[in-house]
Amino acid sequence: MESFNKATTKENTSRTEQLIEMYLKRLKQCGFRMTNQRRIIIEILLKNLGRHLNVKELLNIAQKEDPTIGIATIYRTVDLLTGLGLLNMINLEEGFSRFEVPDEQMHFHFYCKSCGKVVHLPDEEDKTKTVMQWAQKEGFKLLPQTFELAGICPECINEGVVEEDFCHIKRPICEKRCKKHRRRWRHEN
Amino acid sequence: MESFNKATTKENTSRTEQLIEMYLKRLKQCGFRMTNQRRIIIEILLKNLGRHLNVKELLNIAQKEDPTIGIATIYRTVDLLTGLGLLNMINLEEGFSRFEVPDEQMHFHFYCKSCGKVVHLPDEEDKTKTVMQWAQKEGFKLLPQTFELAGICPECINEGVVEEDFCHIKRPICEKRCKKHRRRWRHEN
DNA sequence: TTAACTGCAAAGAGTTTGCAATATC
DNA sequence: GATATTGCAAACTCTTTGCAGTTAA
Repeated sequence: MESFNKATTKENTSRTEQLIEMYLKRLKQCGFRMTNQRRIIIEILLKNLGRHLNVKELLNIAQKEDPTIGIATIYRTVDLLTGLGLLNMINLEEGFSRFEVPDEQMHFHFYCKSCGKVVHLPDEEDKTKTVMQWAQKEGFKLLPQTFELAGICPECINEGVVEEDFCHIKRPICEKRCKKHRRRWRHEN
Repeated sequence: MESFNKATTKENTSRTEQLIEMYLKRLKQCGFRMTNQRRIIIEILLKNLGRHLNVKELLNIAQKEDPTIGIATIYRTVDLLTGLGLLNMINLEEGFSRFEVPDEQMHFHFYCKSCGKVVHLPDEEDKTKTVMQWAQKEGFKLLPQTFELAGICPECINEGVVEEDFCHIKRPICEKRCKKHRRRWRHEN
């Protein structure tokens, strides 16, 4: 319970509570039942707005509140919320999905391949307009989604990480190194 | 052999051959061995520039030339080529990866969630510049990559497909429908 | 009360890997 | 001849599903 309050400062608490209420109400409106498991998962998601949690992280946190909760419920709940447009699925080519509460229409994430951090780019409304224009010009209709830009963050650049570290392998020996790197971001347990 | 020549018009053949040579040479330069399997896979990739093949498709086509080729070899080869920067991995949230030969630095794909088609947006150089500026402004260094914009294509819009068809589910009964939809793009066999 | 929901365990799908056999340099 | 590479099968990871028991409305 402590652990997922970190991202919530005092002044944000009431806003968070409002959002939670809104989410629960929306579920009910749509004809779904309000179960304890769903409440727990929604609370975790809304109290960790800055983070991009994956299923195992959600499970670990949720089990602190209800140790009997199963991973299938996590999958079914994020599926449900995603289907209702209350959650965005994010893919960083890690071999699994992450999830984020959408607070505007679209998001632009920068994902550091070196340290794994994910940050939001600013001016997401402008960027959204730009991307929508790209699509409209060809007659396409964009669906709400997030965009992931992969690269190296300023901190890692400072530490001397360079593009070549990311698998522009030159010798057989490097093949193993690169594979190991690819797996670095896998779930831990 | 016939099947993967479709995308190659006559005037492109010599260019394709050149590219194949270039790829094989690059492998050798980097200290990797030139095996028959690798040659077959590289030829398939370069003779299907317009398509975005996945591992099973690669395997099926490759086995027409050498029925003994295994799926592990496909995985190891696309890993190798991706690591060398000779191939781009593409993720369309289908549950598996697709691959594309990079002909410039970055790509902008539009992926129709209704019919599954993938097309390239025009003016990729301009769009690349735009996206690089977004990153540079925050001090990030972008790595070469592709961007996937998901939506509905003009043809499907004409056929009456609308945004709501994509899982803004309203009732419990819809949950199953949406799940079925999500699985629609899985591998066939 | 009844239908939606859950947990469990098993199944599925994609991907990786250990190893003996093979092919390349 | 040394060793990088392959095919196979098994293992692994993430995700979905069938079902019996539980719970919300």
